[in-house]
Amino acid sequence: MPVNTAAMTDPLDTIFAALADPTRRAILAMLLEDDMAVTDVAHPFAISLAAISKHLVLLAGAGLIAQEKRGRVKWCKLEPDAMRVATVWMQSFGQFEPVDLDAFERFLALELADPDLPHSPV
Amino acid sequence: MPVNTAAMTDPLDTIFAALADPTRRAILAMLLEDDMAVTDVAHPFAISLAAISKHLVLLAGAGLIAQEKRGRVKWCKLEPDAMRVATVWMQSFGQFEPVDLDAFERFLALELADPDLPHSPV
DNA sequence: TATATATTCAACCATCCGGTTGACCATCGC
DNA sequence: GCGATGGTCAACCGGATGGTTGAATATATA
Repeated sequence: MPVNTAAMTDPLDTIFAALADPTRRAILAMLLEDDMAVTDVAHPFAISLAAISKHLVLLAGAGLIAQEKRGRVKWCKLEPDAMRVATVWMQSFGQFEPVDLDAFERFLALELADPDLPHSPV
Repeated sequence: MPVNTAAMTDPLDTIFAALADPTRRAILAMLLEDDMAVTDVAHPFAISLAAISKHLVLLAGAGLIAQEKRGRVKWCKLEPDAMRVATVWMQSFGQFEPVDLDAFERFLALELADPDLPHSPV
């Protein structure tokens, strides 16, 4: 059982916090279509490039995107694993019948440890 | 009554923001087991009752729980529809398979059969 | 009626968040 | 090398968030 000590923050904290902002959700939707450079991500929005850059850092911190710098251009691509973790957590609430949460946690641990799944260390 | 003004915030904003706090997620997990009064919700936590009350107001605002006052006791129950909205949004990304609840079922069955045995990845 | 219980309200505090602006690297093309 | 381009950094601002405490309100119970 992953006992959450006070020191470490649950990944779900940062994932859900990242998803709570409409700009960031819009960015994710854009990256769904294609990988993009930071400037291109910023283009449709009416806020500064610096603001977008911060949003992207936050998204990367949550593991929702990955950023790779090639030359002077930083490319952003969707990283669906983190979102998938959140989906799994949420779906345990989808049914009205009580769920064995301990078993669900063990199941999750197993799933996340599965080497077949694409997984990036955060 | 949900007047759709331009200033109105996306429901996903409040839903994800509500889910971003570990205390609130823990509360939701508790309510998954059973409906509870505010005081009982507060009991396992080390923070004040007023703080819990505010968390519950926020959860209700996001539509994640419903609160009904009977006598002097306010009962809280899970309202899974809001969470489903969020799940649907995430799955509209479609880059990952929806959560394999069937796999979870098999996991549970396996665990019931051999409660002490570690499971090998399928 | 008096008292205890359940919950919220109000004011306050520290911190975080989303945004700005201007300065600051790094890299590309010429 | 030089200027333009891509992106971050740092300081700042206003507002939201999560917490506290103490008073207030409403309902049970003795």
